[in-house]
Amino acid sequence: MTAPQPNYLIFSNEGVSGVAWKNRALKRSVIAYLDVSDSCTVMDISRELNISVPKAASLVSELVQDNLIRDYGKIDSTGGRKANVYGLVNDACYFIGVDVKKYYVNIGLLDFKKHLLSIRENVPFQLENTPGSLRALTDIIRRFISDFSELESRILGVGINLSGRVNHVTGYSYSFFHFQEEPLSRIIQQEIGIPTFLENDSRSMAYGEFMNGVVKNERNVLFINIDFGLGMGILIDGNLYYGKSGFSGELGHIPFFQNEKICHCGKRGCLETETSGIALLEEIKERIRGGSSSILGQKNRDVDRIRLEDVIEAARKQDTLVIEVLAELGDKLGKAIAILINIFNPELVVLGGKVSETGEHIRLPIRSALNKYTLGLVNNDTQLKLSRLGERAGVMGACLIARGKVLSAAH
Amino acid sequence: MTAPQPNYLIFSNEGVSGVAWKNRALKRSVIAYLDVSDSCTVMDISRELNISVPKAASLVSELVQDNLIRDYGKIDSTGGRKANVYGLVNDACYFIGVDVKKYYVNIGLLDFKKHLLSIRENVPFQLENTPGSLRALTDIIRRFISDFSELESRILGVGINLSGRVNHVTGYSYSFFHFQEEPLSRIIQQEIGIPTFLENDSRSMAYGEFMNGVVKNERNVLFINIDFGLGMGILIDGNLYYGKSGFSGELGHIPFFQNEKICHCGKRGCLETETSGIALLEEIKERIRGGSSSILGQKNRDVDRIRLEDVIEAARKQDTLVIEVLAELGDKLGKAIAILINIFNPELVVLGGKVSETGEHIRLPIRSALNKYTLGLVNNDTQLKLSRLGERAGVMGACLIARGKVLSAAH
DNA sequence: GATTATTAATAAATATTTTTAATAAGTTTG
DNA sequence: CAAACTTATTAAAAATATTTATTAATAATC
Repeated sequence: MTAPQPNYLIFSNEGVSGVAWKNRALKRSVIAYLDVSDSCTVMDISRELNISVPKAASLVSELVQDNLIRDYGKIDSTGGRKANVYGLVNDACYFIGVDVKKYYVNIGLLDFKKHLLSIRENVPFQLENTPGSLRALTDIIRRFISDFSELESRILGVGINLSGRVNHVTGYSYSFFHFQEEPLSRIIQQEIGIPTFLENDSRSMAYGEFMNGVVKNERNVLFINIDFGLGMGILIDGNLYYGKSGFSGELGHIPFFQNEKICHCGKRGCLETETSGIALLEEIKERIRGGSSSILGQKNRDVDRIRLEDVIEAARKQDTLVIEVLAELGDKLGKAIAILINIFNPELVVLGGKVSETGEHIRLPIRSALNKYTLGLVNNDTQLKLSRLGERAGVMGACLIARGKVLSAAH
Repeated sequence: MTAPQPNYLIFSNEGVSGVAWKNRALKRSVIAYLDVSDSCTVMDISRELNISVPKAASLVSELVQDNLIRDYGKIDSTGGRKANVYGLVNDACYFIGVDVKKYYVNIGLLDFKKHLLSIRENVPFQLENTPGSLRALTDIIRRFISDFSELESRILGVGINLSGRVNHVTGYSYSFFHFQEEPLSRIIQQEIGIPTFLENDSRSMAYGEFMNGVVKNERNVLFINIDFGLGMGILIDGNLYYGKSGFSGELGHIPFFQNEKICHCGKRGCLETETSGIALLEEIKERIRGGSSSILGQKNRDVDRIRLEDVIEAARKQDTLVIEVLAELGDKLGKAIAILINIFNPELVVLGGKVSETGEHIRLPIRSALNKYTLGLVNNDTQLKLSRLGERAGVMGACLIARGKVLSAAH
């Protein structure tokens, strides 16, 4: 006997109205509630959704029938008859997340209970603005899906992270693969046959870290993505903030310095020109050429071939030059984050992206800059933490964004 | 025969559950819908709230009985039988807004349909951190209420704006009147006998401008309050953004300059030290002392006694010195707003506060700074407008915040 | 260890809501 | 200008949800 197939209809409102519509909405609310509370009783649902106990019981029994939730036994007593607790069925459905980087792709599979079941990292790929590159990407995704053919019918969504400007509602990407009328998300969806959602990489990482990372109960969170460039994801009251066209969080290109460095965006004095992975790498190279001693200078005779990964590695090995440059970078970035804290009064700022893998070497200079540049009352509200998911935040976020869109029936 | 008294019970959830609770929630939804759509038919409500037509009809008829909404006749034909349209009853209830400034108070009365029925401006008052000052404030409010004694039972809320740090949830003010254990809002509420809500002045003005001012359909809006100090109100998806403790929008104290001016907050280089009413006034005085010619220098022999109002007035009279200083101020402030635009990607930035009364003299320099410092794609999304309500934004916002809190039953 | 108190789940009765159908009041068209 | 078509409102029937009462299960108490 095979397991019953879950009833995915509740994740759509098509062709229903009246009582059927309400029931679907209620069922989605139950699942949304289980999403944050992990497990609950019939009475919890009745209280939370303001419906009667019999109604809650009937919803629960239908959801069990639908194979979306399951009876997980009795709850620890509360002083009377023990209640049955219900939770999501982990293999009810799956979601795929694709984190597209410049030279490789990370891709993973998430189950209904938000566990990352499988992840494939560093799949070779060249991100270029060409149809060929796009085809290579869809091939990678298709190949990954084909490894889980027995689950394929239960993969309900694919989330894809792209750097640059992305409009998650329309599905357009403006920085990459923008060579057709149709939105990119629809093109890819046609290729792979699964509903597809696009997201900006920093926002996606922020969401991953929020839903399944270092964030606990904080609802207003800034995620600073210090990678090759500098990006930011903003969580407001637990939701990603997009702005008018989905271009929010362009931290890298705020006018911040009086310097003469021309940013690749065309402007001058962008924050990114001095506080990003590229800026870090260039500064290190510059100083090594200028004669500063570093384990990087010794190993690699050809300074030009030092990569950002090498710099991160050197920081881990306590290389004095890298630590020194990171301290300077951290002070500048800290001043920028001080601005953000004054504006957002967030509960938490998370440092993510490649450069954040240097850990306390980057966190501490930022922390002390915050003390220097923000008001006590506001600063005391704000924690500064390192990403917990690290490189995996992207895949996790992409999966979770797809999951969130499908489950909220908002597409 | 007197008009029936409205049924205010729907604005509270006390002591109700089950079907009564749901009905109150639905009725509040109907009113919330009428709040934005101004008028609607039974069918509109049925569609909007996903309830059946008979149910919508029964809610409407009860709300009419409650004297909260009224039948406003037939709608223009849509090709069949004409529908009855319903709208709010303007005199169903009232709200008071109090805008507390340093040397005076503005106070006004708003009706259910968001019309400012009465406003009393420039009521003399000294904002000091003393019990006496607080008593003077409650006296002003009480006196204002007593002028509307016939409406008193229908005044459902009082909103009060204070500058500085205010927590709207707890009702604590940290910058003023912070000399007792109890939250300030409760103290005042006990004095005047009407539910009272506290808000930060810039946020309140932002809300006023959003609900009843220059904002049309934009949902992500920044309101820049250029007064003596520099504040900001943030609207995200149509809601005020507060941050963790309600300290968001501290634009005045972001670290922005390399200058040596010590801000009253104790830090150095705050944006406010060069781009606020006080900074403007000081700069003008400085230049007049240095020999710059201006109608201000001619009229007032005693440079020290020039007030900000005089400077604004001079700008209106096309005084070259003031216009020049405003242009410089606008360039700096524009650079700061460019940062905000990169971060928020808002649909609209509204300039308010005293200095904004100089109109295009301040708007244009900011506009051109935005073109200089932001990316085209992001900048094109954002409109820059002058406040429509001007000085009245504060009172309007305070009224509307009280109204919003009461109507949403969230207190 | 039986009794009492407490909480959960279920069943029956009641109330409410939705559906479906019918009627009313318009517009458009031949 | 009447017939056909729309749309709104009301009425009656059917479906659904809530209330209330009952039963079940467990913990605390005596």
